[in-house]
Amino acid sequence: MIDEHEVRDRIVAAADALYYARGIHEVGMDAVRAASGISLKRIYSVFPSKADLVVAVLGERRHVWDRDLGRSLASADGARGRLLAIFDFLRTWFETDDFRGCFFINTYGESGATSEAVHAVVRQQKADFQALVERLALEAGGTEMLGRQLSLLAEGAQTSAAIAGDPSWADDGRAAAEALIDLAIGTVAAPASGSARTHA
Amino acid sequence: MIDEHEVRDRIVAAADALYYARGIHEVGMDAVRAASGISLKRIYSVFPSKADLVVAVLGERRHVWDRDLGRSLASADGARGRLLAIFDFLRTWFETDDFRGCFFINTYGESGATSEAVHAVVRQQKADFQALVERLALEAGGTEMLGRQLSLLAEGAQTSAAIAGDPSWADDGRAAAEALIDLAIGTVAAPASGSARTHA
DNA sequence: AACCGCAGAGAACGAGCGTTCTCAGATTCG
DNA sequence: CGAATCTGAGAACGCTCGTTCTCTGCGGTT
Repeated sequence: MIDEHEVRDRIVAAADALYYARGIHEVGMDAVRAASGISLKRIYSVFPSKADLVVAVLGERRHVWDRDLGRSLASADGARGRLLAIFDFLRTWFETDDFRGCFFINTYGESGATSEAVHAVVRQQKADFQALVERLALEAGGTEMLGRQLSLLAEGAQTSAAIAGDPSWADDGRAAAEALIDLAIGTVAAPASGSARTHA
Repeated sequence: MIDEHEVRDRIVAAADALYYARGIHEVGMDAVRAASGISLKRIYSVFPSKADLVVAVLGERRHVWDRDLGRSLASADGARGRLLAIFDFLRTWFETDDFRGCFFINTYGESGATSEAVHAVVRQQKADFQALVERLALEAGGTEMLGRQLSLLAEGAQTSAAIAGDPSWADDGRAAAEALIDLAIGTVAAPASGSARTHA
């Protein structure tokens, strides 16, 4: 167990599971030590502080999210299919036993206000996801705004499913996405409301 | 300052502001004491524990949300107008200086996992909002599903606007809502006389 | 005036946290 | 073989927090 890389992975994996299940501030470094089997001294030699470990966990979550979502998108046909596959991906995620909402959103609620480093990672993850959806929306023949609208649906589905404990919110998101996509790319005649904005 | 009721209000108001700005676990009882000007002894005579205070703050947030949203809806015309007014309401809220997302969602991320009482209040608030939107959707001539879809947009707008620090997500939500509503109730060419269902 | 009771201010307490230190045992190298 | 170095386990430290306790002084009643 001298392998620096594996030690790091085990610490992050243990912390990730604990943080996601209980919330970051509810999990002490000693719990990470117990779950990972790595001594405190070694943990601190890899991550100088808990904040560094938190950032590493967020990074790992990002990586896993990108990889898993990417796989789901890769097995879908066409840009429209990939957009809808996002919601299928969410649905299967929501159905997992330990689903407790989006780790990034939860972490923002917990420490976004006080830790700028954490807030930055969360903001970046959300921005990247939105950019991905916008790109797919353009590929599907829609506008950037369509992408933003679909992002909202995906975001809302995550918090709604988490709080209500009901995975079916992914289906509502999917249905709404389908309607918006078809409306935008002209499968259905669109009411030309366009930029009518009564606000401000 | 013997008025039990005013004392309670001042404690809750001080705690609410601090909790929302910094997160609950970042705010100690002593900070609530300093901000409210009420002694610790008195605070504990009204709220036997911090958890009780947290629940009271959540209740007050709920009350304020219901009242303010209700006012916005009351000044809108028709069910369709009231549905869209939700997003105008969100937009003005997002623009306030101290906006830091939905207190309920943030609180869920922070203590929903460990405190069942907190989780219950959060779940109830979201369920009630969803029920309201569903009711409006039915009044507008749409389905329950339309209501659920619009809920997702509102929910997503709150987290997206908070994390990105960008109030304009409310506008994307509004535009998507408009499209979904019109698609659902088929007003593409229908005149305003379609209000066979009247409710003034 | 004398007593009683209560309220305010904040010190005190026990627990838990992040972080550091100690120490015993293993390992390595001359 | 022996000495120097490293490592793991966990005790220890300093701090903060939620909660309780103590002490001091004021107000009301007779």
